[in-house]
Amino acid sequence: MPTIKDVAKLSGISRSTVSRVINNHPYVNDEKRMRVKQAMKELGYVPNSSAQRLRGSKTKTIAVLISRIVNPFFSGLVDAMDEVATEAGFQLILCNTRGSKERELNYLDLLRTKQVDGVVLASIENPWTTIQPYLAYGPIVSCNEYTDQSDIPSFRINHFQATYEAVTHFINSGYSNIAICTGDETIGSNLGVDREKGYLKALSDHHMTPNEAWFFKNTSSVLDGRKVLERIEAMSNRPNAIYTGSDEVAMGIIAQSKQSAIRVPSDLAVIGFDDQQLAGLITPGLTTIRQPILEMGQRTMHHMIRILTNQTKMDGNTHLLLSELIVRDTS
Amino acid sequence: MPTIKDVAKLSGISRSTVSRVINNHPYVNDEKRMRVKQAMKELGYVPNSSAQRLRGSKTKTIAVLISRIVNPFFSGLVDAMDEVATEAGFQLILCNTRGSKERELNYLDLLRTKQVDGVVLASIENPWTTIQPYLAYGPIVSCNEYTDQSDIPSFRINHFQATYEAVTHFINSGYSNIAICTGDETIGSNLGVDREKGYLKALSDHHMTPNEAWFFKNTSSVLDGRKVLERIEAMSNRPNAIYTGSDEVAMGIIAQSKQSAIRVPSDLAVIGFDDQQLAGLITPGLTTIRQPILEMGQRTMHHMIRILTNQTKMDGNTHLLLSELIVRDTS
DNA sequence: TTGTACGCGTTATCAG
DNA sequence: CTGATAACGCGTACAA
Repeated sequence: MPTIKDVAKLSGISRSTVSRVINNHPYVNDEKRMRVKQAMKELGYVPNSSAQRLRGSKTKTIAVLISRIVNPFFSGLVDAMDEVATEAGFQLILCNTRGSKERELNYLDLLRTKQVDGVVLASIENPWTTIQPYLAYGPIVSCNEYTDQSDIPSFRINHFQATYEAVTHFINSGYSNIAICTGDETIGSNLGVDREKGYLKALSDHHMTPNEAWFFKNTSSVLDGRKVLERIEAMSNRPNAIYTGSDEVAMGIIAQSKQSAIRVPSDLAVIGFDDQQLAGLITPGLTTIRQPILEMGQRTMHHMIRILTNQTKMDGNTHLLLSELIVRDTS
Repeated sequence: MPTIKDVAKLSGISRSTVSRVINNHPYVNDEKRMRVKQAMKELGYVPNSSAQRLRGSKTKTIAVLISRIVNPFFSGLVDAMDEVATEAGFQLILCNTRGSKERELNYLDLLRTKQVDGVVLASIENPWTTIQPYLAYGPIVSCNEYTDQSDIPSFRINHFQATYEAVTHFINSGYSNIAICTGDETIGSNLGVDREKGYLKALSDHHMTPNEAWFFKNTSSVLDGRKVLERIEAMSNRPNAIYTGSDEVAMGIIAQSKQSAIRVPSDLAVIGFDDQQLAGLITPGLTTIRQPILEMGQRTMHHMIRILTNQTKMDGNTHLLLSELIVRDTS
């Protein structure tokens, strides 16, 4: 590989000036600039990014932490972020934590070891007290997830309100026995808590009391959904509506219902979460809560880049985006 | 940030020995090793990767080129690769080419500028003659896609054969008027060509002749599928089976059929491609060709890492994996 | 077994 | 406007 030295030699001009040409500095004689460019082309010169990083301590790289890329919610988010980052000349390192605290910390170490300029947290596994110290090494922005004590920018919808609206929709549609599925309990996350509160508030606002037997915990996959339906089938006192908090779980319930006596939505109404593509494709069409994934990803990455380019500073602001209840056939 | 110098100073030991400890060299006095480790812990020292890269010209980073991360096929592939790479201590840079030749070349430049040690091509936009020169800068391995002239390792299924089997399945099931959808025509890709050949071979082997009107080109999305069904509906001479080459297109066809007089599968049998999760969830269940995505991703990344760690050398071998026709209700 | 000294490729500083 | 030089942090030949 040719280096800046080779270019200097070939063009008969000093390294410094070559460097200036590379970085588009003013105050370079036009004729020399030409000679340098010519030499660069001739040698197929390209700056060594490791050296640039070492020298300038900027990597033009951002780490995006998600729990699992195969989840359409996350891949959509990453897609949106990638577009904005690429546009601004940044690279993305994919950090699949797979729900592991340890992996999350390993990825946060990318910030400490100067391998990335910033970190976007789209999932959070560790308690904030564990993550907070990493702020000393660079900016961290969160998206979707958040924690109470956090002092970082955050972009997300209001899960409490979204759930409240969904459950209220059930109630207004005449359903009175409403069950809820909650996802995996994660230490660092508040989303599940918010949703549960929204559910309970909607019930109490309409003078209903929750039924402990209708709380299905740790449900997040299609298979979990299938199991939920089986458990409901075995009950004597069955719910007639269920807030699943996940399109996958909702799909599992619907798929399983076709092998059972329970009919969706006549015996059991269902509301999912995310409005994944399949929600509108299946029969019956799945009523679900749509998150503005594209906007969330774009705005998060945009904000991160503004921080990295010193156009704005870190703060603890929460940026709330709007969710939308998409009513189809299952409710 | 503390450097190796600080560790040396604190422990009263030379930089070289500290470096030896970091890199687990033999010939280091146990007592000193301890002292160094102690000092590292005390200072929270962590090696600066940019310096390591500059010095050693290894980045421990691999670029994965795909066309779009939101495609479940690609996110599954990336997930599998990520697992293997992480395990081996490598990072993945996500390269969403979005079907752009220019972006693909920009990403290949990561290899030239020493920002990554190797490149995995899971999608190919440019002709091989354009890509080939990059081999001078580091190893390139392909996965799923391939090109005739290529001299790089490749992991994929046999698309000709998979299609041949699917179409033969149609024929053996009594369908005689078989249509085909082909994806976006990409310059660097042979998959579409292979599939079309498989389709034609299956027909001719059973003394059938293709009908030009039943070739639906450039179809790759759910929406494209919907349009295909509309076009079929408008035909006087309709096919009674269709090979879609894509679960998305198949889903579009099925969804649209519910708003038309055409019934799936009685009026129109459908076969998809990939066996995405939704294929088994919808009604009717989608017959589709399953690719071993997990295995493909794992083996590709495993091979790349073996090359990067000098356990094996670059070659032009093709590693064929087995696909499987999953017969459900639509055929 | 340990330390000295050099170089990896860039860029910023400073003197001219 | 330009060039010499130092410095970024690390690894390793070489000498001891």
